[in-house]
Amino acid sequence: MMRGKKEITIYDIAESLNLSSATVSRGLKDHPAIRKETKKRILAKAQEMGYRHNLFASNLRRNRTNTIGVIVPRLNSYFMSSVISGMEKVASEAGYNLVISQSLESEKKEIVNIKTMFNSRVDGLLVSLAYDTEDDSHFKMILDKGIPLIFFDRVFEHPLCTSVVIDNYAAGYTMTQHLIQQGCKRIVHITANVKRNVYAERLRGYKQALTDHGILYDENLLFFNNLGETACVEAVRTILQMNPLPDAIFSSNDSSAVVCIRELKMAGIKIPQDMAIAGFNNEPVSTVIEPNLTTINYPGQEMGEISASILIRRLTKLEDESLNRVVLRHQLIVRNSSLRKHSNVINHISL
Amino acid sequence: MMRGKKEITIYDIAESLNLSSATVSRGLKDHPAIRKETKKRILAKAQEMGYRHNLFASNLRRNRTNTIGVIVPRLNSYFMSSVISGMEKVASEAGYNLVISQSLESEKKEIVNIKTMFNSRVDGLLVSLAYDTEDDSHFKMILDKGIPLIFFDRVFEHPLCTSVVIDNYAAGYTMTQHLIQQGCKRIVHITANVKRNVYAERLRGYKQALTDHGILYDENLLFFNNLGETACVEAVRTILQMNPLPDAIFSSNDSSAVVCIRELKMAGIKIPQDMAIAGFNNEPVSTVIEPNLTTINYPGQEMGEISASILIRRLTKLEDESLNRVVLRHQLIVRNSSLRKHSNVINHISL
DNA sequence: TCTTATATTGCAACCGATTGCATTATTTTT
DNA sequence: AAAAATAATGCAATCGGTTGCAATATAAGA
Repeated sequence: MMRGKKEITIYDIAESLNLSSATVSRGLKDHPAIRKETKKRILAKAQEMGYRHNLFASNLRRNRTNTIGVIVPRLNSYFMSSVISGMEKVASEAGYNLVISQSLESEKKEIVNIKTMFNSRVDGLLVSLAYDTEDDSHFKMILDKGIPLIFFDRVFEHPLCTSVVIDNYAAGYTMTQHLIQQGCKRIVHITANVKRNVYAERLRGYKQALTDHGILYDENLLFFNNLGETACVEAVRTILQMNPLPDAIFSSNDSSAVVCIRELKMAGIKIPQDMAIAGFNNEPVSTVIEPNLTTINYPGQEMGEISASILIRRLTKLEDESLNRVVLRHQLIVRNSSLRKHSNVINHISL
Repeated sequence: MMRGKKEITIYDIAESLNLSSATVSRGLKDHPAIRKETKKRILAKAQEMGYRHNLFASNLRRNRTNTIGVIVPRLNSYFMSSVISGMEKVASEAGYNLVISQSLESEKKEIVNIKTMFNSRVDGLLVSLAYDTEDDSHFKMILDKGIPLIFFDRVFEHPLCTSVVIDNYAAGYTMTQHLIQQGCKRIVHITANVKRNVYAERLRGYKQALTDHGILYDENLLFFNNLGETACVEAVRTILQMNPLPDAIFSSNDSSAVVCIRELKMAGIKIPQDMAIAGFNNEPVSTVIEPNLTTINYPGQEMGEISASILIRRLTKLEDESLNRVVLRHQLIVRNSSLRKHSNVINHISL
């Protein structure tokens, strides 16, 4: 039975080679002051004895973990998974590990996650806020301890934190403008908690585009919900009872837009002729739904890579504390769900 | 400037309360031998001084991490995200943390991940294999050290490991039988690396169902690929040149089935009249595609919960080493992509 | 009041790697 | 060959909780 064998330590190696633990420690990490020949012996013996590095002892002594905490609302989107891939790539190249957890859109869970990360002494944090997070008090302890904190996508603006985002205002503006150029005049906007920058900004862009094109902004065309299935079914029901009927829906993510399309089609509404639909995020489902969904492409992988590398640069004291905000490119992707005038396409990218 | 303040330790608390570090340590974790009143003072002081528990010191001393490693192929599916939620729920209730990483379907990455987990001393591991993992040699070091290892979904059968799976054979059989009962006789099966149990078993079920219903098994109707978009487009192209045309496709996951539907529709094939389509996993996209996709429902959340709780039971020495295999329920979900005979439905669940 | 039992708290040795500084080999220089 | 410089290695304290056992305090029983 091999299970539960005693762990081999550097002391065991040291003893069996007649060296000191210090030499073994240095040898194992390729310290320049150790003779090449000695290193080789140490490595060989370590291998032979089945030594494994003890991160706790090491972390305890060095007082750092080489671990980055990541807190996201959910993992189950193509977008988030891309973000995480990007982070993992950059982090592992720099010798950092990732600890990932989901807040499941709940502030309470987010707080618990933060505490856990805090206690497990992550060197830095990458956070995208939960849907219902009200304030940033739970981040205070993080910042007070001087732990670098980077927000991405759903962010708090904070003087000590860098935010990595897209220009949601511009995206909201562009999308609304596109719908207007397709001849739409009564454009519904379905969005979520405007405490979240992403929604607030898109909404601001929506309003401004209306104004700039001489369309009166109508509060009744605004829906605030959690973008879940039930809520969107409900919203569509309300929309269908409007008179006159709206001629477009701009929803703040793809899955909600997909629900709208489904419900509208079931009600006999033709898309995009009767109603144009637009989403946000360019999830794979947007090319599955019929008609294919017009949306905004979001650079997930890149967002992950950039967030992680900014954090790591902070950690390695190449300090760019000044860096307060990084804005990534986004793209309007016009597909059939909004295409009413083939002449008028601003920017058609097929993906 | 508050940043980088010195960390408060139990010694600091002890000193300021005129107690021993032992008492503080016990007080902080609610040890019964400490007076209530004393505990209160300790907690209050800890709070006041901004103490945070040092997991490294603790782990180092106790020689366990209360951390469970999770390695999955990818995070970006509804299924996997449900699995992880389930695991997180059970784990956090039992006081364990999760360290999650993706192999991105590559054995090489899987090996690296295993090594990282190994070195970070996870107490146990939950693994679903990568697409191209050839052998289980990289798990040897884990098992040799007596670290409990649970496989879920994509598993290796191993005497020391518990597997948590569904009955893929039965599912493959049921699905094929369903297609046969819909009048299909030339049923294509698109699947992936049969080194993975899930694919091998489904294939076995497919073959057996054919045999049992007196249909000759035809090798040409079998496609092995990575279930990616390109590969499936390719497969459909080949299928379309067959004469006679197959009358059904049973693909081993939903996203590949969705690609097939799209391509077939583009080629003017009517679904399900000309060709019935079935997928696997019951991803949300299966209710978006038109026609809605017949599929097998897979209990993701439950699989996660069960895997985690089995692992934790092992860790807490309620040892059920005997437990070698847990099989969860699955369900055939019949939707329009395969529904050619409305009279003949075995099991129709609308979700 | 004096024992005996029970409740609280303290002592001190861990856990395993790291690292500044001292010490001992080895080379190089003079 | 002796001195000086450089290369290798060792010493020992340190990181911060944890825990078996001993010691002290308080309460209950005789």
